[in-house]
Amino acid sequence: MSQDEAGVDLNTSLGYLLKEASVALRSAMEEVLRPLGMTITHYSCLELLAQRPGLSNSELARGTFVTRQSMNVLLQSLERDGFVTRPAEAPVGKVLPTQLTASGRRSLEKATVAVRSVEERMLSGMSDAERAVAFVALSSMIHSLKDR
Amino acid sequence: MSQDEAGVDLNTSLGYLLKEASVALRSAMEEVLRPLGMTITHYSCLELLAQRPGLSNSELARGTFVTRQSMNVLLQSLERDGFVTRPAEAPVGKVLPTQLTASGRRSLEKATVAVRSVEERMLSGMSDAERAVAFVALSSMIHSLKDR
DNA sequence: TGACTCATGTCAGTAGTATGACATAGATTG
DNA sequence: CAATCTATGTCATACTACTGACATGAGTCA
Repeated sequence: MSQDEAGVDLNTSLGYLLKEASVALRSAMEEVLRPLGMTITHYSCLELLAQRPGLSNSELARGTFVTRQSMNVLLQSLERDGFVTRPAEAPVGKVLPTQLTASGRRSLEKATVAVRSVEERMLSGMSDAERAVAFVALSSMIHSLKDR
Repeated sequence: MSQDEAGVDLNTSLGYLLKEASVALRSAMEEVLRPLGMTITHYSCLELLAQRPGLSNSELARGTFVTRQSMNVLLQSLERDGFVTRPAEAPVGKVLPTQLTASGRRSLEKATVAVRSVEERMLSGMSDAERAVAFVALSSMIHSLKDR
């Protein structure tokens, strides 16, 4: 198979494997979200708002791993399409708290089912113990990388 | 900390963690490659060519997780800048085997040092055993996701 | 209080990558 | 052998997210 043909460095590189895994996950998610007319960031934004209503543009950006400029563009389209609402002017400062509309919540429900099935497929074949160590390992990598 | 504040669903989602880790790795790599005038795909392409000379456009695309169209654009610029060479016409079929030039090899050397330091930082704080289980876990996720 | 720093929302421009489409070479199959 | 399928290289186009930049509000501190 291709794994035997590939150079050893590639196979021993956790960075390469991490990239491969994230690409595989992204592809799988795009595949199930595309029929619903959603991108991953689009879905992530709605999901985040469902769990933590009232989040601001910048907070949503951080939670979905995009810049606040990108999230701003997305929020404008979501607002135009009636999935979220923001007050015309900020209650305090410049921060505009965002809320899901009923339409946004309905749209999210379908997407959540689709995404959950992808995640379940990803984790199939892993025991609870294996999932736990994967969690710890990923957390460690994240912490080491972000720590400056 | 933010981990305590965040919703439980987020923290228990390995998919979310996987995305966070890959974003952290990508940012860290972009940070060290930018001063060298390289993107991640740019570096990955050179690295792959160093390990497996003569790879075609499509093979490089698969190895770096982009489409063959994107890789084609990149290869044209790499060829224009003298980092790689391709024969004017295909020895067999339509496949054009690509080779690193001396200039490309020199350029790659600096990048390799920078990227290796990032990977080492990512793995700092993980034992060999932890790295091994992370390897197995990621491999399992990849296999499950790609398996259709 | 006034100067400074930081975070936010937003606009404009750019870069990287993807999708769609086409022609062509090799492999497969009847 | 002819027809079909698969893979490749490439062009044109579109989209997603980024960087740069600006004005403004809030906290900090001398």
